[in-house]
Amino acid sequence: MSELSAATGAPIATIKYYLREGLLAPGERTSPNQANYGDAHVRRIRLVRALLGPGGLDVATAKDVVAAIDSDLPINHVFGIAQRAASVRLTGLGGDDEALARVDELLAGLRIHPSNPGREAAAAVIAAFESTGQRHEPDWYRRSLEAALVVAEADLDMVERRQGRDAQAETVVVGTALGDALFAALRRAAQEHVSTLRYEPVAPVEPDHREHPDVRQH
Amino acid sequence: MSELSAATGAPIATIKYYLREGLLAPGERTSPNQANYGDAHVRRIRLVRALLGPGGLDVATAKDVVAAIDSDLPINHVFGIAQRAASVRLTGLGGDDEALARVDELLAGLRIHPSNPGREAAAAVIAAFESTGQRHEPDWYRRSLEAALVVAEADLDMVERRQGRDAQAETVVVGTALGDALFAALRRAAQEHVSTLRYEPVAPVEPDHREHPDVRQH
DNA sequence: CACTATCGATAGTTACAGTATCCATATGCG
DNA sequence: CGCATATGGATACTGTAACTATCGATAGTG
Repeated sequence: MSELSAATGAPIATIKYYLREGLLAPGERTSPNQANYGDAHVRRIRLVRALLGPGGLDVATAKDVVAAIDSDLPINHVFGIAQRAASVRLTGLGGDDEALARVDELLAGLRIHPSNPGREAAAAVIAAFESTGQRHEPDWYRRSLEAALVVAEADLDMVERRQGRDAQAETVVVGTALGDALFAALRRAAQEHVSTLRYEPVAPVEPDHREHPDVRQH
Repeated sequence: MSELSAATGAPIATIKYYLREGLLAPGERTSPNQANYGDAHVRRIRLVRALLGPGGLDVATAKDVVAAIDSDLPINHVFGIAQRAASVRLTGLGGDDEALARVDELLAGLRIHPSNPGREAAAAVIAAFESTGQRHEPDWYRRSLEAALVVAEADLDMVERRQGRDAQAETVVVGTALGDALFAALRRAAQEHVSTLRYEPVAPVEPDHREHPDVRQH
């Protein structure tokens, strides 16, 4: 077990905790107080740490998600579970009916089922947004959706590159959990880029050889 | 104060807590144990609740952000503070140098400063992603960045529609905090849509009049 | 003038994700 | 052979974060 800890960087007490919580399968027993762990355990711990850390899932949700990987559910079911897991933080906040109606209008033309977790989550976010006194922003919503469709294509393409259900399931899970965080990070970079282009459009003479752009922000 | 509570839905004890934590300015005193609150207080409480709820900020970060609104800092500084606030959950996880190099390669050509919070956050996410045994996915990263540029334009357009620094500052803050959650939600919907189109491409005869599409997932 | 509400301070609660301690065993090295 | 070290499992504890509840003194209200 200390090897597991060394290989993953997770403290032993934490590994025991994951075992207890069912996030990690028990090792192969060799005696009442001895077990062997293999490469699969190392990878699973790294997966769990990615889900709990950057992925932002809680332990109970992460458990559902790893259980889905290990199950024999078809890949689209695994996808649904991963989607719900990634939406947990926003479900149950309940956007009002008006916000739901706006969302349905926005999503008209898309082939989604009303139970899609994004629908309710989007309603909750829009309700919160407009409750702060912000105007209704259909243009912002619509363009966000256009971009979401682009990344959704990229998400599915990535999964299709994997061979076999198990590899696909793992990619679905980690891609869904980490994809949001990745996009948010890239959005930060893109915002600064676009802002700089708009407000400090000093066209570099040699676009590919320029030094650091001007310091902005802070 | 009970009016404040009634108008916002926040319990009185919670409003007192926000006051204590500096998330909310004290009311205008009329006597040692009486104060008047106005519409600004109601809107500020709704803003705080949006930041702490769907926005996912912690109290300390939300405090910085509302302080930025109330300051006289120029709007691009407020933007920087909001960006950092939205990135808090991913900063300090430290992606390794290799991941940082990948991110820099990905962001080459963008006019951003190395201190942009998205840069480090993206490195942390990519490091976590690849640590789980997932392959390096330049295509996925690149297409996510393309989409991020699209929403970044939409973000700035939305801010430009506002008149005056204060209105812009509030839109910057709430848009940055809630934008990530909104996009994540729309991505859930877009994923199901794209998946359905690819794997159940039953072309509807009347695209605008169809009933519920087939139930997928779960 | 009794009653309810308010302010501010302080203390308590809940949920979550670990972290630490104990114990009985089991290797494995000297 | 025998003891130091590590293991698995159970249980208890810690720390953080975001509230939530109670209290005492005071102050408008009917």
